[in-house]
Amino acid sequence: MKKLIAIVGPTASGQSNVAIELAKQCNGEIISADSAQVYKGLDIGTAKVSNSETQGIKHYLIDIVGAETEYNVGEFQKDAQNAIDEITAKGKMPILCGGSGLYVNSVINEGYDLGLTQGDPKKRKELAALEKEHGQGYLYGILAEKFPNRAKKIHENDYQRILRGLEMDADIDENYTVNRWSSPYDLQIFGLQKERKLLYQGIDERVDNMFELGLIEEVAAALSMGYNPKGNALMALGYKEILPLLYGNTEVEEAKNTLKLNTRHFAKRQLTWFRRDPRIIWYDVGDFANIAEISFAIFTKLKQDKFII
RNA sequence: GGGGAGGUUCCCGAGCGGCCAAAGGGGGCAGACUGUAAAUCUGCUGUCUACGACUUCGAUGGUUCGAAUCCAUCUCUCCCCA
Repeated sequence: MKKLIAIVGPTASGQSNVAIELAKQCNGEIISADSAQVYKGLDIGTAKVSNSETQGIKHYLIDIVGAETEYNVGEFQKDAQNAIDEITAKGKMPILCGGSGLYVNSVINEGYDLGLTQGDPKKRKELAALEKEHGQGYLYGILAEKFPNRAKKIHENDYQRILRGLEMDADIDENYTVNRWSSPYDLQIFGLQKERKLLYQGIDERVDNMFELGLIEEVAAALSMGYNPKGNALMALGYKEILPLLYGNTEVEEAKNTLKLNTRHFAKRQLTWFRRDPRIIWYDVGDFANIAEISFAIFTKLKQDKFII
């Protein structure tokens, strides 16, 4: 069984840097599990680690696609599995690090069978048109009729999942894994936590910093690179809040505050996502003097467990 | 100094005699999550010894069976005229 270390946590909890420190200590390489960092040109808003920050540690799955691509979990799952194989083959330790919960789970968990049906934008559009034509709730009705089991699990207002449910045109419930928390890897998973107040404070600071680094210019540049203002990439935090600014529909301060707020909400969702995974060993950032100490604590734990020698 | 508008639960904001612990929104908290996931969606949100009780709608005093809603005084805020 291949070994895999995962480091997860909400944005601005310092996971990227902890992962780098850890990689240095245990001869590792990092696989980013981040749905937005895969896009080229989106650097500031996604808080990508800079070249100097990586300290020579190789990072996978950052900057792998451009404006023409709509990336998604399915591709990520494959790409990440390949990266793990590649790193392992080199005799190094793969470290999966990031805050996109679904992305993380798709590689970390057994039987995450995404393969049944691919995403189908055309079909989604057709379905959306139907809903418009027949009124709200129409699609849910169809879903309930065709796949009652699946419909039971989806709230009638969760439009996106309803679309997905119908798009698949298959009752995938039967294919769900029974044991959700078993892994195809010899897995060690660590979570970074922060007192809520400090977490939010950190987010505010990070957002201020993004604006100073030129976030607005970056979004404008992304548009000229061909990124679709309505596409997945620019729907990400840090981009969708800036777009109205570029169109003159809001003020800088307002956009900044919106981004801070949305990021706090996002961090909360991340916490909710990861909290339910009983395998995660949590570290409170506030208990440590710096990043290096956290990674050392993790390193020590891994040694104790004989996960690394 | 004169005239007008108004002070509602963490915030904004409805309510204008009983159906009001008080609409709605925001925020906060909690949750869901299997190819859009930095997305999408849900629940809770005065206190308590909790199918009942208690304290809230600027303050005090009144009218009334009953007030956030009516009256009086006070107080604060905003706008207009001087």
